[in-house]
Amino acid sequence: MLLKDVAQLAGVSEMTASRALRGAPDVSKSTRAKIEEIARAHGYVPNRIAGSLSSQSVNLVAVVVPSLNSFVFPEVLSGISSVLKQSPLKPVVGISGYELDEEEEVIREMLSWRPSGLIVAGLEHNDATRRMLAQADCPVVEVMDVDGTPLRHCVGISHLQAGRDMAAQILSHGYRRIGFIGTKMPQDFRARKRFDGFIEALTAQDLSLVDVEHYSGDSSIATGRQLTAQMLDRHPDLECIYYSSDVMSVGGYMHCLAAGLSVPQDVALAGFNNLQILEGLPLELATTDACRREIGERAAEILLEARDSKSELAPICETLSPRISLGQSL
Amino acid sequence: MLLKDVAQLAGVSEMTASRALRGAPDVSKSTRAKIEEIARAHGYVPNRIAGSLSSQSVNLVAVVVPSLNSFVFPEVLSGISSVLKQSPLKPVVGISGYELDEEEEVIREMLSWRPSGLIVAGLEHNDATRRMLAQADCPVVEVMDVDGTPLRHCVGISHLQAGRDMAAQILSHGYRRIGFIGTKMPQDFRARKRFDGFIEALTAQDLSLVDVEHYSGDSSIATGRQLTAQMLDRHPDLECIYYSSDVMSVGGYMHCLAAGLSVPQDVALAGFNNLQILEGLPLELATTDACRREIGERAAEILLEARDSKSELAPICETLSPRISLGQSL
DNA sequence: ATACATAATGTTAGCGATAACGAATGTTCT
DNA sequence: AGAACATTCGTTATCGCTAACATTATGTAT
Repeated sequence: MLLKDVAQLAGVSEMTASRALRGAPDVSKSTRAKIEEIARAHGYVPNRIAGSLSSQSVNLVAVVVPSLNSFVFPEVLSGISSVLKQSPLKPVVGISGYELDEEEEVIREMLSWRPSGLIVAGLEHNDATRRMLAQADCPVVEVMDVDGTPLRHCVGISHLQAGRDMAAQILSHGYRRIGFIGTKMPQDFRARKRFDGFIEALTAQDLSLVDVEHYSGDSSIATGRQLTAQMLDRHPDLECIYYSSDVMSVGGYMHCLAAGLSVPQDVALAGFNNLQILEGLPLELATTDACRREIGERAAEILLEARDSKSELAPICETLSPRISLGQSL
Repeated sequence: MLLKDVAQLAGVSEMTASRALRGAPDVSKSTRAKIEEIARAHGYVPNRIAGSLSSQSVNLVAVVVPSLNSFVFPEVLSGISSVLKQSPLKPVVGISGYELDEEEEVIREMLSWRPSGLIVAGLEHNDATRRMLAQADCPVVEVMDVDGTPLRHCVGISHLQAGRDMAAQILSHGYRRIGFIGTKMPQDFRARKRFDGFIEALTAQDLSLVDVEHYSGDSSIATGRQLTAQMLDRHPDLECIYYSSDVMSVGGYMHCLAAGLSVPQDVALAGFNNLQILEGLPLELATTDACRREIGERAAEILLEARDSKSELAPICETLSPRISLGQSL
């Protein structure tokens, strides 16, 4: 069923039908009602491909994130959605799988649909991607991270600083024999920055990590538990472990529960992200809130501002302040 | 930058440039190379809106799920993606928020982009949605659930049977004083079916639930813990609790850990879905594997079959067999 | 060299909607 | 009444690309 058919059935021109169905002005109450009724009765679904080509506007916002399994991006998305809900824009998600070339492909695919805006996680992209984003005729917001050079708009936290801050907390609690468990670095730039900041703060105190473990693949409680067991096996006198994710620190805590170790007496634990799975555990684990929802909200707000302002929006770079929760595990 | 510009720079017609960039045949090696080079150098991104309108084909598959927070749908998605990867089709996700009217709106939006296929979670839809899906000019696969009347294609498990089966397991272990904790029913039809099946099996043994708790909103470990605490407070002699989700049963287990209750001696626990968060816990919790990944894979395969077969594909309804893991919590 | 298949390119006409403008009504005011 | 205006609807011309067909090079057999 085409617009033409609806128009014919209603005895009006295509243009009038189009106006009526889009809620555009210049249509009388009665004809509008008739057209809507006919469209509804026949289950007419407008062809947005034709509509968008004609109007040169697409009410979609591309959101490119590395993964949906990691528990972290759904909340960013939810922030984005909640803000976009006050506009006709709708988010569309693409998954880059923590790989820059995959990211390039996904972004190219999304841009080929000429979205009204694009939100992408991270500041690191390959050259082709950077060029595409610079040339894109829609506002682009890089999110999650501010340690680097944004293309234009940017909302996030400093992961470098987050690493430093957690190190400071750990050191101030007197821990000295410290281990780190995190993802393989080429995969996750933000985890690397936290790692770097963490190391930096230790080095400033003439300390270094007693043990480091880098895993590849998705983070999981099981992996966290297993790697923690191995690390404590290698270094029974370890005092504290810093994880690149809460999922992993929960795994570490599960190992402690299973092995009868008490936290933080036998070993202290700290994670990152302040994921929902931390709530409800017998012990509150130390973590850093990554402001995920707020990041999503601000990014969406920037897109809306860019949409409203007729002139090009001046670059906005917003650095949010992550909050550390000490919990009871330090 | 338009296709026209690329063609001009390459000194060929638009058509030749189009063919070259799409990898279509009938272009000489040399001109193809030149065109590709020019497009790359200038960062040309094809306008798929125009392309799709012209070719009357969109290489997208709409996937409509209730939520991404619930830990359950990312795995379905991942199954879908892995199968679609061998084709030019790409999944696009829409969130219905466990609400039928929201679902209608999301599906209408997705269909307005004329996707090559649509995968939707659940068999329950409002009338308008049902009509749209029936009229859609693309194959539609309803997933997760087979208890009901599919519109055409369908892949899932019987949640009714899953409820019955878990009840049988629980009863066979000798538990008689049983409680249930699950989502508010209007929200989640599949949870209701498991509940109904569970009750049915109990009734067949002249048993009834000692206590029931229905919560609204997202499932979480914290909610599971809290409701478990309340229920055990009301009924200290409860022997077993069946949860509508593993997230909740983990919460229940966390309460037991915190309260010093031993599982299953003091109270037995069983959940549903076989979520990843079950792995790595000190105790393996009983659950039913919902075949999420497999469901996604099969749904995508059906779409590919429909794509390949020139004639309309005969209705396929695939019932997968969920596997119960007893773990150590029963 | 002529005829004929094959490869490589160009031309024309849409795809289904909407922007922009124009025309036909009805209303209000002087 | 007639100008001035608002309301409602229609006509025309794209939007950027591709299907289908037309056309021109290139080679091959006779």
